[in-house]
Amino acid sequence: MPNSQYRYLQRHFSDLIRDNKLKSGTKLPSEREIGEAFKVTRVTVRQALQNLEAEGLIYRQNRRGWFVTPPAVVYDPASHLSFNRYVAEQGSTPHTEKLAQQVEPANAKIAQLMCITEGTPVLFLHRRRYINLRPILIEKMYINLDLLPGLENEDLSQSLSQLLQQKYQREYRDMDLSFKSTALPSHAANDLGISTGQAGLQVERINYTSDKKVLEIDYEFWRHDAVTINIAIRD
Amino acid sequence: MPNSQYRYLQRHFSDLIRDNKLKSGTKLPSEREIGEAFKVTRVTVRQALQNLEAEGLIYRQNRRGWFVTPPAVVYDPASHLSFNRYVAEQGSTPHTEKLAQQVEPANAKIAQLMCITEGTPVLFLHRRRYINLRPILIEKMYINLDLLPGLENEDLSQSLSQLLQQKYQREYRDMDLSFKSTALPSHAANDLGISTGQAGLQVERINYTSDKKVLEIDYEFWRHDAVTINIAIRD
DNA sequence: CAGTGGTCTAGACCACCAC
DNA sequence: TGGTGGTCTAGACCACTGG
Repeated sequence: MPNSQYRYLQRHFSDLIRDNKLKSGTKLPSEREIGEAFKVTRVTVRQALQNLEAEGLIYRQNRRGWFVTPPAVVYDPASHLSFNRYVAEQGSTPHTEKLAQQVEPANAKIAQLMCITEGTPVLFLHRRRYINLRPILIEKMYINLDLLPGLENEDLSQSLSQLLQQKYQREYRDMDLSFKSTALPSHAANDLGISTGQAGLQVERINYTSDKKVLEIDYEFWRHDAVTINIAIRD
Repeated sequence: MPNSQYRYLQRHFSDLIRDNKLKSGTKLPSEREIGEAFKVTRVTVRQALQNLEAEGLIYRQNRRGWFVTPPAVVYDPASHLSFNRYVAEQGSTPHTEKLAQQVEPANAKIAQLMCITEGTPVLFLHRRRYINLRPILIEKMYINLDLLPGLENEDLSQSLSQLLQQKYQREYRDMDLSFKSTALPSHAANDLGISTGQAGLQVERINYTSDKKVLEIDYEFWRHDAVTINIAIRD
């Protein structure tokens, strides 16, 4: 039953990648070339490629081709290290790009979570993060300006955790986390330059101060193939 | 650009489901019927259905058809509640089925994680868990028999956390968690009765006793559309 | 048994990318 | 401009499900 042609193809490339005969970042031959080589139609080739994409072994760049996925980064949201530190420690190069920034009135949901009155100004921050020049994460954050006055005038493409520590003597401490494995919403897929409907990992995070006030609410949209989440629970 | 026919179909069903005009568990019309109704081929219909599946709105049963996905369960691995309690508290009916059970010598990896010598007997347990009769989770667990002698003679389709508490006066405490959003490996997909290559959430968990010994190592394979993970981090 | 989804063929046109 | 992936047609046969 699992002896279809696309499974054969899938296995073929999966073996090549695992044996490192196709290295991270390499471009695969075009769908038509693969089809000719294996005497199957493009439909069949694409079925195999899409499954490999779901496994996280390859990914596509819109109309440019298919590429071998680089290793995933290990991310521990509960550690107090910044994204930049993580990625660097794992031997890759991080980069952060600010896409938008705006002081805006808190909507009902944010206000309720932050325990502030609706309409209080909060800082909205929209960033894209890269590993080795590959965009892998979209962040949309709502930051409590009552606790961090003047933050909107800082350079917000740098590490927020460092900024909080150095300028405000604040640290990330308690947090509520939520994870969901699902297709990325179209806004996030567009920002990442991938086609809508691709699998992703959505993370919601509420950061609290040591006196239990809400510092920041994050919505993160990760490429599913770019991250493994690790958390240590210690009572 | 996002105005293709399959996106139109996708939107159509997505709206029906969100407006609850197609209720949880309902079977969709057959692919051929949908194709006729919208004057498109089955290829196009399937593209739309596969995207809806990636979004977690619908799921398939092998050669039986497409169905509207029921709401996801919220799961907190760090809470000390059992799976059964969770699911019941969220208004659904849990069920656990033991697929295999075996006392076997620890392999190198398990032995290292458990800090025992390779070949020491450990209890391997393989279970399938259901919500409202829908299989949503495969567990493969390795349990430290040094800490839980005689466990292999208990009924292992019941809640392990209750068993540990009542018979051994042990509780789950510290744990290391790892999450990865990726296609389910074929063994898990088969056990869940879904086609290989479907998206899923893989969880690895190492449970420690209060004196920091490894009680149990779990590998969990969830349907991606069946669960949202929530965790509270408190320093 | 009829009907379903699973797999596959052999084409086609389009939008976009790199050269 | 030639080649890429993205979308789509109009069929086909198969394996399996359900009555």
